[in-house]
Amino acid sequence: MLRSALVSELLTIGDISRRSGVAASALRFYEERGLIGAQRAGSGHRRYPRSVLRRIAFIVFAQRVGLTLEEIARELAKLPPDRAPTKRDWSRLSSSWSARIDARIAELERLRVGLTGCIGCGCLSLERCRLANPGDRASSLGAGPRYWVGDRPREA
Amino acid sequence: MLRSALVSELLTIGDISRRSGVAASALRFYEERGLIGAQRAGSGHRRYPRSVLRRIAFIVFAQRVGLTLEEIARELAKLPPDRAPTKRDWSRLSSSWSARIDARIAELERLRVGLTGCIGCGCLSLERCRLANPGDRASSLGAGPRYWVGDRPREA
DNA sequence: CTAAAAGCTCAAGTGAGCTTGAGGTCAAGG
DNA sequence: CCTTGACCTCAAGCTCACTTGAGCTTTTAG
Repeated sequence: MLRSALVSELLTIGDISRRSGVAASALRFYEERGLIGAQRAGSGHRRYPRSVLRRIAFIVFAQRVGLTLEEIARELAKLPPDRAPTKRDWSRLSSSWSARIDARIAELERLRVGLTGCIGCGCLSLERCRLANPGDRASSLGAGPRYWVGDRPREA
Repeated sequence: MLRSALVSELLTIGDISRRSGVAASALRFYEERGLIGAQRAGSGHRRYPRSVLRRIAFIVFAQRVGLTLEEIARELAKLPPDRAPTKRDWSRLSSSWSARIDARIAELERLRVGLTGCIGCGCLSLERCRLANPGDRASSLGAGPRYWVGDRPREA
């Protein structure tokens, strides 16, 4: 506590892990994938500025929204590299989530309507009854055969 | 067309694949996992009754709702083994989805509210700001570190 | 009758997102 | 000073939901 807080404002990977709830191994993995960065102490140990916590928050929330790590990395790359991101910077990034969230909510509502109606009654002629998600082919929520629910087979 | 339709009402794996949009390899996989069954022709080829299509529909929709194949298998095991499932049987199964769907929609709405507000402003003190999904620890939607968003680390 | 299409099994591979383990270094408390 | 815990790298392993490929048999259209 005293240590990290006083010595130069930098946090260890353990500190970050405890404060974020994200495992140290995951943090190293995110670094490898370019989602977060780290300074190094002379010893080679990672040192993080406090601001990385906000970045990690973004990552975790974006995952809940349904973005892959690659997509999240692309989003994070849009942040200004020279200065600390402002509230507006973060807002701009996450504004694109809204559409995705809306689409996903709409799908879930279609599913709820469809499940008793459509599966129960036998009208489920599978080519026609596309309850789910006709547009959002990158939604990436829920694995499984996606062709049926709106996606096209890749390369075909 | 003539073939399958007239010869005993049974469909081949190719028929089922085309009608459901689920790849034959996936159908074999589902069989291996006990989600669907198949009769066999003398040759060893799979033969499906039409009713399997409804079962497959259930599987695909359940996946979109966020259930794993194992959970889906457990659900399907609740269907009566002796007779063809009725509309009511299907409804009973999928009624449990509603709670899940509601929880997920609620989470997505919290996320939408939270993303600009919480990430942007810096209030995101990660232990306290649990926007996401406080109850539904089995939600299994979206990968990633789930402790932060409500799940506990396993065995701890 | 024959060639092509469709099916079969079984083993191995894929990709996303991490975790675990081996083998070693570094730092902080007693 | 020394032990203990935190950290390091790198490679391998894991889960989920499938797909792919090899090698072989069966079915069907011409």
